[in-house]
Amino acid sequence: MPKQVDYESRRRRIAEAVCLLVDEHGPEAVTMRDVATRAEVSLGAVQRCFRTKEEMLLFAVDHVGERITERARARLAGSPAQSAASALGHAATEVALLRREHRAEARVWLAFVARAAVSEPLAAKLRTSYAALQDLLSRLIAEAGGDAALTPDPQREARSLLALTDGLTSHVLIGHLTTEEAEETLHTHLARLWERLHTGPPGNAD
Amino acid sequence: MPKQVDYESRRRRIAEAVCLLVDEHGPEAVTMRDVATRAEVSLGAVQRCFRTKEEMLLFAVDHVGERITERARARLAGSPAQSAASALGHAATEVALLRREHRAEARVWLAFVARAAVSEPLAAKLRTSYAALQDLLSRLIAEAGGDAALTPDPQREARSLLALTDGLTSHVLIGHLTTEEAEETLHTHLARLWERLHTGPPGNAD
DNA sequence: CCAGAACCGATACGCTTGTATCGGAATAAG
DNA sequence: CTTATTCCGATACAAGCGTATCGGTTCTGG
Repeated sequence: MPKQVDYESRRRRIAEAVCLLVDEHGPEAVTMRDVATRAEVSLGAVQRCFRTKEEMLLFAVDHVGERITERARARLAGSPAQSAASALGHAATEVALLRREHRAEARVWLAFVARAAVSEPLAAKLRTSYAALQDLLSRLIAEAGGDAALTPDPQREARSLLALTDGLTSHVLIGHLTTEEAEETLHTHLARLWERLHTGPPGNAD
Repeated sequence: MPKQVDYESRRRRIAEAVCLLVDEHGPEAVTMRDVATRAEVSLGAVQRCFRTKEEMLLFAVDHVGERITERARARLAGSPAQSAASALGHAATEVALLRREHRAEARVWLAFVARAAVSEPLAAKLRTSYAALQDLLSRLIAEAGGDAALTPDPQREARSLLALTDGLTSHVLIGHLTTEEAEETLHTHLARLWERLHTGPPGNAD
């Protein structure tokens, strides 16, 4: 038998290249040849990993989806003892992809979201990621609201929070908001949510 | 001299065709030939209206930008006597493009936003539209909060509201939320804003 | 009526794209 | 060492793209 290769790791490497290119020029400018060059493999190698371009893009999209969700989860596990409030704040900030080093990921995500509006297979992948994120936020909110069920529907709060972060992210990307404005808006929203979770008038901050 | 044509109206007609196609298959699938067919003109006619494809897309984007902003404004002017609260609600709902008949416009808008993340000229056009919308919302909020300056910074509230509507719109488009869920989330957000406007800002948390 | 200008649709062209194909290099088994 | 198999990179190919060009048509001004 011939030389053996690890297809799985190669797929991931190619997915990374796809993300770099999407970040730079948008998904419509991604060609198989450019991907091959960027991943430092031959065009043939890319073709052997993915039967078609669509397949490659689909793989790439849940590659980044997993990465984002995973990072948000890791952010929580990394500091377990902290208050639920700051945990929620950190998770939301992570999801919003506001930090400059995640700007690229944000662009990739937005590009795929837009494309998903006209591509059902892509939309399905994204729904999975969104469901995971919303679930994560929802659990955090429920946890933060004390063990009592007095909290105002964590699911709804999570929906609102997730939509806000997505909106803020895209507004930063096109330059309508600065990173600071977006962070401040997100922070304000969280503070009010926190306030609402603690029905008492005295605001005890974290 | 030869036959005269109204270039301006033709440009608009072509822009409409562009929107139809973007709605159906996304902007990367828009070709000059398809646009010509859809607009029921010849390819040559399209070329004579717009020197290049980029120019055509840019024209299309602020065509829809104007249409959305205009509709929001019209919604206000159309019912002037109503309370500021419902005016704000109507305007926000209009901006969110949640109604089914505006689904197409929403898809077009999202597609252009994504593209703007990697195209500065496009981003500039969109910033103009967003600035107009945010200004509109901001004025409405200020108005709704009574004449006093006790309202909690209309600009910030408008930012938050606009980001939320954008996020909700895209979540509906990819099927993560239903129209009803999005409407309810928006309504809740507005209700809380309204509440805050009347009780006065308790603890400004930021 | 007749020039001449402005517009029309069709066609041509060069280029890039996704995908298919193919001879050869590399490696494990005999 | 030979042989068979698996992977490699290069090249081939048809289709579709944006754009340029060009003769014909239609209308205005004299």
